[in-house]
Amino acid sequence: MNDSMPDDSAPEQANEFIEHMGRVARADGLPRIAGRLFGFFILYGGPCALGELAVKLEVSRGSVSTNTRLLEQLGLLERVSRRGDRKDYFQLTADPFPALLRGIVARARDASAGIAHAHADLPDSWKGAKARLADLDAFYQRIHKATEGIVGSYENGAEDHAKS
Amino acid sequence: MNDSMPDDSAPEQANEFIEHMGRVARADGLPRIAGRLFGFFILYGGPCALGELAVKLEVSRGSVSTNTRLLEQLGLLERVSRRGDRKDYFQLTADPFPALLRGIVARARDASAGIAHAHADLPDSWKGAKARLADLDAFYQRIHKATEGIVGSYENGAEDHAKS
DNA sequence: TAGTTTGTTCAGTTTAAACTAAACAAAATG
DNA sequence: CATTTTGTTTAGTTTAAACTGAACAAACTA
Repeated sequence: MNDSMPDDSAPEQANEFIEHMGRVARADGLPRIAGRLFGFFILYGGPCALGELAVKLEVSRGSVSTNTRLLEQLGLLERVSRRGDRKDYFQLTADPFPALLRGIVARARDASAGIAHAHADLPDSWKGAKARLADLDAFYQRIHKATEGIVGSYENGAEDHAKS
Repeated sequence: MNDSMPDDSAPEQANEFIEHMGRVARADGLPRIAGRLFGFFILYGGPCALGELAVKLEVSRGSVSTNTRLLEQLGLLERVSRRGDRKDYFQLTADPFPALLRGIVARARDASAGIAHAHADLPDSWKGAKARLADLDAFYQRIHKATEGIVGSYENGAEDHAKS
């Protein structure tokens, strides 16, 4: 790794943080190992090879393989190679944070879509139901807009992420 | 129930919507039955007794009991009684929507807190790590602020929930 | 060529949580 | 009092998903 441990004197807080990110991932519908991997890279920067990740996080190489692929697809990690070295190295992408929100954005959009679908399908005789569905749809659309706005500000604003 | 099915001609779309809300709940870290219950009340309004809910949703009375209690604690449902009737009836609270967001708000707050904790604990020698932790913390704080803002607008604005 | 070192895949195990069903308690009725 | 009707609790089952470990494939080395 390039950005190696500055000290080696703080694996305690470091592990605590890595576990924290594992729990955050769980709460977000992602595998615990994916969150721990992300936490590891937040701390140590990388690049780091697959085999080393398995050792450091004490998980199987199979799990590292599937979860690095997942984080790669989400846009949090990217794979880099070095000439004369067969190993795959991983590192954080340039702007990994908005990818963390994509799940929430997508869930809000899907929720809204299903609700709007029900609203459109029900006959007008379902008066109260349609009113409540419209309110619920508006609510999820607000979540969608708000979270998508944050993603957008990271993608456009490139670097400076002020309040909005 | 007061707000009974207007027609009986649309259980198909109705069930589809109820199942949709079950999936939305799952994606949000809530039990599927909790989401189906909420969907049922969006459609039929209520009040509806516990036993009837178990029959209509085809789940055990135990599950209805635990999940109505959950939704009650979250502020989505409230329990009402009728004189001369021993049954518990449930109905949507006056403004149930913001409760749907409280989970996201809390998760963002917890994520930020753990990250800030790590940032404070690590020695300054972890230069790159602390910079990344600060960015990550700022990111989760933005999510927290944005979602909390939506909750607040529902709680204060009482009825008119414009763009912001 | 055989032997290493790498990443991937997948069958099987483990784990965590939802869900059920049965026992229970409380409140009514006859 | 026994019986019925309600809601709750909890032990146990079911289910879904994560995770492992071993087999495999691909690319290199001696």
